[in-house]
Amino acid sequence: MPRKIAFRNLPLLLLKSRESFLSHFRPILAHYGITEQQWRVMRALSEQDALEPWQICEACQILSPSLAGVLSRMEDVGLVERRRVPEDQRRVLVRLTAHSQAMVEELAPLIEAQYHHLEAAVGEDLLTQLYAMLDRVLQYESRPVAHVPLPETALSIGAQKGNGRKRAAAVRADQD
Amino acid sequence: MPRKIAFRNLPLLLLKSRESFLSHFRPILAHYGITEQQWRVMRALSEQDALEPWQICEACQILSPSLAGVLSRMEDVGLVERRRVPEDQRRVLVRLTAHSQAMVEELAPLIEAQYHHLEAAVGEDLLTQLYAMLDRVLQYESRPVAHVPLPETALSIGAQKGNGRKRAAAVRADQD
DNA sequence: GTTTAATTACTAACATATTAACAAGTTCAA
DNA sequence: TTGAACTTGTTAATATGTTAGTAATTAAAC
Repeated sequence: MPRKIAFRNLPLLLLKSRESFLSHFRPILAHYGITEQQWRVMRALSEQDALEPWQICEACQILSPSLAGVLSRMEDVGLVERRRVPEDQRRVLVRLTAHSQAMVEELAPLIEAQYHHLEAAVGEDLLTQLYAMLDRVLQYESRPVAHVPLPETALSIGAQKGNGRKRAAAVRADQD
Repeated sequence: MPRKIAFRNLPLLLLKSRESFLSHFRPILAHYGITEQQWRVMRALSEQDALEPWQICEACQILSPSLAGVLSRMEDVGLVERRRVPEDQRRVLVRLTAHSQAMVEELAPLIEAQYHHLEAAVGEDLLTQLYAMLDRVLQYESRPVAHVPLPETALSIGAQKGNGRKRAAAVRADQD
């Protein structure tokens, strides 16, 4: 059983750290009825006037298919407007509406205040060092990383003998 | 327009860092036909023999409603088995199947090898310092953090004048 | 000992993540 | 110039994230 992997799960630790911070901001966004992804887009657009979808994808770490839905819903509730670029009909320009700009104006001070509360709780130096560390990590993103060779005969799922494929919605009682 | 927030988006930076690492492991998991969440669960169970759902939630940073689906699908393909605890019919015990145990045995060395490749690329010291930093962050999770007061008269979405609510699937051409 | 509260896992409804595939627009070379 | 290759955004299908609420079970209060 104790097949212990020599390295602690780094993506999981990053996820937990992220959630640890995000939990303090989520109530603010919920109060305004916007999701975390929508806020990421609003924040990016609030600093740039207009952006193309692929730029938002890069800035907000949202994949293109996800962003399509996010922008669609944001347009539905009047948070952004999309407009095709006349010179290149493939491209699109996204910008905030007047309403969402006002919303950012009201939200931004709350976000900043919450950051100050965080600083007070964990220490300003910790946040500073964390920012610096993440910058170092992201700086190395361009560096090539070798990838392990993947064996041909993988024990992939679906390579089993008795494949019942029954829907296991809830747990049955013990007696079977 | 330049409503610049005084703090860089920390959850976003953590998300990007996480993705930066995860992108090197995703191909391995995809080769075995398992998702990242499934691997998190498998890894946790591989070290504990059996766990209750709430323990998996905590260990893997997965919310209970998400885990219900994850476990259900994993049970469908024979990766885990669930069994009610006779003494307390509310509780459930989850454990790996023999097949998924063998899968972990085959996968674990690949994961470790990939971590070594990462070390070689970004430097062992960077990873060490990153682990230490994340530990510090997570250590502060128990500390109380003040929360900003939320104004009553929020500019929440839905508080607009003309609420067309039309479905904005794709971007219309420029002429309207 | 019965009513109430707390636990645990779950379903429902919606938003997002992920991979694959596609459609329209543009570029470029034969 | 036309047709293959590329670019950009999108839809489709499935898995997961998030919030709210529920059902079954157990513990606690009276």
